[in-house]
Amino acid sequence: MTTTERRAHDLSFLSSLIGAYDGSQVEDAMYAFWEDGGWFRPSEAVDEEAKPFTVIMPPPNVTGALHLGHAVTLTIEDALIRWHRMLGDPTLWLPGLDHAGIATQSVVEAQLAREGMSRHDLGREAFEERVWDWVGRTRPRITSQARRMGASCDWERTVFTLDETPRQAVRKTFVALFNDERIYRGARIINWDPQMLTALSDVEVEYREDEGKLWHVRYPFVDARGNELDDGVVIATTRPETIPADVAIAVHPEDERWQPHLGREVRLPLRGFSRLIPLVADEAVDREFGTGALKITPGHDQLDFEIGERHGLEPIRVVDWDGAMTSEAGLYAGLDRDEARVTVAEHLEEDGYLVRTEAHIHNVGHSQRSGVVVEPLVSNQWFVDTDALAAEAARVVRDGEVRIVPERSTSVYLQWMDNIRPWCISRQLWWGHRIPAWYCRDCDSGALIESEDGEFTVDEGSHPIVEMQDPTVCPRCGGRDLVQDPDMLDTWFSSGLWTHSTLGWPDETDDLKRFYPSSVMETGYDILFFWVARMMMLGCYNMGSAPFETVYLHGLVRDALGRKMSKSLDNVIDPLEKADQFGMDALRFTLATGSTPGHDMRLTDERLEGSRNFANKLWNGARFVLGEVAQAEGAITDASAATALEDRWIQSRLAAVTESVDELLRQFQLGEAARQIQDFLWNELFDWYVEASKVRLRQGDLAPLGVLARVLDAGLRLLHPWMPFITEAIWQQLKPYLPDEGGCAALIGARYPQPGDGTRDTAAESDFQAVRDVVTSIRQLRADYRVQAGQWSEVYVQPQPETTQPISASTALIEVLARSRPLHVIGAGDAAPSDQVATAVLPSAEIIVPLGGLVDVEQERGRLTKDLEQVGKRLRGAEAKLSNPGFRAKAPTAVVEQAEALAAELQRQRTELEARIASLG
RNA sequence: GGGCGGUUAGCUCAGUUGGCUAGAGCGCUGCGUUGACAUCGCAGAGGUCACUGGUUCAAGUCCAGUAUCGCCCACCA
Repeated sequence: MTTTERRAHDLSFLSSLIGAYDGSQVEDAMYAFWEDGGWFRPSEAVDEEAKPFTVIMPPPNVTGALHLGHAVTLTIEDALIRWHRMLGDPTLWLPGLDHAGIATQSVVEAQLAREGMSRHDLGREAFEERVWDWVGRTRPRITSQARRMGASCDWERTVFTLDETPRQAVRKTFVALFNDERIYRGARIINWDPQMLTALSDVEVEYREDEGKLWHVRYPFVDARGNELDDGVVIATTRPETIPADVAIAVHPEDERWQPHLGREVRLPLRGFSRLIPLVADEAVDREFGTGALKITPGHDQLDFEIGERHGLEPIRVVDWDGAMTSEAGLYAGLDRDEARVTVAEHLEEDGYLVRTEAHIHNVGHSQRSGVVVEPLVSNQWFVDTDALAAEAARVVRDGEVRIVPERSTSVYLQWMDNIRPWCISRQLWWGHRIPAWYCRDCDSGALIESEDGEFTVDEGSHPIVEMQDPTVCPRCGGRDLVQDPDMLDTWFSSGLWTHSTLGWPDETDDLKRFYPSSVMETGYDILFFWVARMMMLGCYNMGSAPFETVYLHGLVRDALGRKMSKSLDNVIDPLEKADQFGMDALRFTLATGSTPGHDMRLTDERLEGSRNFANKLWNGARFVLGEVAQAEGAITDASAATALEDRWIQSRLAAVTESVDELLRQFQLGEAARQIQDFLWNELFDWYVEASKVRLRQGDLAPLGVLARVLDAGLRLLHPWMPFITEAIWQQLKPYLPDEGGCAALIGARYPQPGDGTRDTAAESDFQAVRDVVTSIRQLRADYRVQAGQWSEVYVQPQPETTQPISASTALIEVLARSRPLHVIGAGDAAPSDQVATAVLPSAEIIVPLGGLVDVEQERGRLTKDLEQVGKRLRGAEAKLSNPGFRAKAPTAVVEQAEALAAELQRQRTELEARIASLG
């Protein structure tokens, strides 16, 4: 049967599935069932006043494929969304796609390169068409992959960052910031990627430690006639190739070594240069480093640029856009910057200016995208003055208007915001949002530098025209020969508008009014600065309020060895491959329970297997329940009518878990919540209640059926946000047996269990615990003495007064679960066999198992002595605590009473154990 | 140079207002084909909670410091 055939939503095939759970047989059908049912749309009928729960999905790259980062985001967001949908909140999860400027362009350029072409061979328009073509072909992949994950987002609202509305949003934001004088064009030192041939922002530069060299170079003083003297200033540099761009030597103003020489000049010690540069004083120089003298190269260093500005020194550019040396580099012109470094160093050495060379490990900036070493260059670019934007973005976090989970990330965020620098937003790319600025060929003729292929760059002194409508006339001269700025905007500029451009802004749409700000922004901590920070700044700026209430940052998924996944290590795990192997629910469960917020996790097959096994356990446990209720043909009584101890116990446990899960989810502790649900279903429902229920069911007592149905129903509801496919598949089978058919057509829309339904019964919990202890103890004794599993044992149980009733009432249960028949529940004074018996002393009872010849007196003595030691140790601890005068005086009464009761109980056990040991002779 | 995180069973990790014997999964040992499940069941072994000091009646949990691993930020050439 194919997916399309199942779209009629005949889910009857589910009942034919047997044995081991196989997610691939149900996942597609379940997704189609939900989507066709319209479950992913926010329900329009609900109370318009109700506060909606909104998540705007981080848009994956249109040309990308689903990786584990997406998988984590989708898992967490889907769980949150499904939970809120089941709470009955109006729920919107809005998906989208990002054009990913540099990333996408570089992929297409790589394709062109394989065809022996560059984008310049195609020209701007044809290149853009080519990218659109590629985007059109790859776009469906990522969305279909998100569907496979089970993402219950509203696909009808999908937004692409290059759609008309986001374009308008970009335009409006740019114009507003420009008019506010928060966007400007100017020559500044920027990070240049010589491979991608574009400017980068500071955050797009990754600093890595490289092994380099530190060249100590002497810049000679000259006499009045310009003749070199023997002494000079020795500086240390890692970049001798930039010596031709040196404009000064700087020392610290209070450094007495250099004070006598301030104002003197030194000569560039390089072949073909006779330039003299001054010795200046600047506080930015570190006296401790090297000789305390620093060569100043404002054209190729951020710090030097700032020092140069303070001293009125003009930058010189010796490294060109492509990384080769410019004509300013004299005889080194044309060499690659790396070659020039080697050559310059050789010449310095030959000419006697190289004092020494040492190995030096230092941080070198690499382009995040291309990986090449970034070249700091002075260039005319567009910038956002972020000071005021960042101040507001920091304030809303400081004032608690936005909460960051985990909380410690708050300080990272604030630290960054408080030290922000202007944001370079122009990129020399052809793919993305074009900068909405125009120039007049008449007014700006001096600033527009045209190249042969019709492209041009904009130099200083231009007069950009920035308006909401494309201008046709120059406001200065009335000229009509206008050209648009050639550059594109940083992708993160449009991504920064994502929180409101997806909802229709700049139009005042209903969606915008209803869903802004969103409830949770969930993403990896690695894009806190790239994305979250920008959304905060631009959201506050455009909307006047923070764009979301909570930022939830998840950690990175690492491989089994804890390494970051990378193509070069060849350790990349494909989430879909793992889903094929273990089932999508298992993958989701593993990712959700793998770590706590903000912490990295390791993904291993062992953990995936564990989750798969859980899915299988659930499937088979449910098959048992379904089989029993089907057999009863509707003779299911209400769960509240079942009043046996185990009935009350499991329902109380359900209430307890429900309460805990609710609390955890409200604190964004998704992983812990899922773990507790798993624990409840496996270790309590399936291991104990189901086994207990069989005892009565086999006797024809159908009372447990109502409880099984109710608890399974609630368990499926609780688990659904994490394991949507299997829970829905089972629930569809269970639904006909539920009162009122469960109140809904599908689990995805059913009500989430809520705390406080009155079924909590702590007495039942402790009573059943006593029964469990008896069962476990008998099993333990039997195992210790190697009683054959199939053989029944006669057992005497002598309960404590307070547990007599529950244990007596549960004899049939204990018999079956512990293979104990006949089972004698005897009173405190009643005689029990004392010869050839194995015994155990429990808080709730004593267990006596006559085992005939199996019992070894020495073994029994050893066992009981070990127990006695344990009890004695604990008793000493309890007594020490109680004899501490401060404890009784200061600890809460309840804690003191508890300790007293424990001490009394341990004393009783000790006495009993001593008697047992004595009776062994 | 700053900031943050990890250090808990052989392995991977939970443990969020300090309070009974610190938990789970995997792995390990023994037993087991009882009609939901061997992707399972039952029982068991296994931990000085990195270290030192402090606060407290009470510390894995709070404070200070140390060690070690890792991450982020920063203009030491």
